[in-house]
Amino acid sequence: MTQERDHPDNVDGLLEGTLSWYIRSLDSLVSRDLDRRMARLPVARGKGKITALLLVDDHPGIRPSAIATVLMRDRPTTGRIVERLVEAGLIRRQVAGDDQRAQSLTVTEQGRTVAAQVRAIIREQERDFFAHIPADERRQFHRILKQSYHVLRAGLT
Amino acid sequence: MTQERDHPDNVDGLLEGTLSWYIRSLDSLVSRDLDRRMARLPVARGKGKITALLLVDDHPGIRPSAIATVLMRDRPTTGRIVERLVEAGLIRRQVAGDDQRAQSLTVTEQGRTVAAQVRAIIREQERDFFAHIPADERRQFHRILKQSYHVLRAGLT
DNA sequence: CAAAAAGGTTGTCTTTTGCAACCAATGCCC
DNA sequence: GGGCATTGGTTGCAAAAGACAACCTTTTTG
Repeated sequence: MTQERDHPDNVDGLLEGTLSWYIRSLDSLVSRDLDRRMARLPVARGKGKITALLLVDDHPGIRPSAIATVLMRDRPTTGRIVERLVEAGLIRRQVAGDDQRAQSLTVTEQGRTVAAQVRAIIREQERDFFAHIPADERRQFHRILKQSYHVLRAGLT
Repeated sequence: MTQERDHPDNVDGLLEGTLSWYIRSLDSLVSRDLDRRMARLPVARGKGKITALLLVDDHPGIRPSAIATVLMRDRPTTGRIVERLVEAGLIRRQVAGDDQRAQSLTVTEQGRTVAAQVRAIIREQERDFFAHIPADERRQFHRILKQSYHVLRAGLT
């Protein structure tokens, strides 16, 4: 049987059908779509920027190093993300009151507005993307994802 | 309650607790771990390389453009991945018999060996990483991932 | 009080990826 | 059959992300 001529639709079961492969592919699909949806916003082209903005919005006074931990990026990288958010006028950077070397990040008015838009888009995407999954399965899917994340994160040490 | 001072452990439920966020983070964790495990192999540092090698191994005679489709990368990018695999002596690149402009890729002996090792590592990772999920849940998790992948891929058009 | 550690910044380098342009072969269609 | 669009691959930028090392400042520790 010579089924190799066109591209393999039947990737499943062969070997790429591993959890890690699907996770990777799904991430790619989700990220591209999100980029497209965010195109008009001043946080476009930013995997890190989006998360950082939302984190600052949710945790006023958060420090860059904390963001770095969540993003799993090093400090220089995170610092540059913060830098761009400040330049874009979305967040404010002040010296932390209790620690002169640290910074306290807060959203600006515009930042709050954009954050709200970002959230809306994310929820919209979530609705569109996973509409095909029944509610109860989606809940379980979410639960397993969350749990895996925490278990694996913890395992890093 | 002012739980903002140190870094947010309780990311869940706040806002990053979206499917897309967990998928992204999980991908990051899985990829890093895989890189670490593959470090000794000649396909290290390659998200694309690994998949490409396995595809060639599974589909002897496959063409680069078919690999590009699976990888969701453009042809130049894929071409370079193939190039590196050829340089590494893992795959062979010949002119396709039925189409003079196309290429027919096959694994070398070494390629077959490495592919087997890669598969072993992937299965090992899968075992380690998702050991905390009960078998039946894991099966469902897998199913939903697979289904989502196909639905979203199809939606690209 | 000295040394170590923590928070950020700057500089640099590598890797990855995409886009545009190009060549060669194939297919279409009149 | 001959011209024209298409397909498969390659090459050449160019941009972006990310990592690592080195550095300065402040805080903590012993």
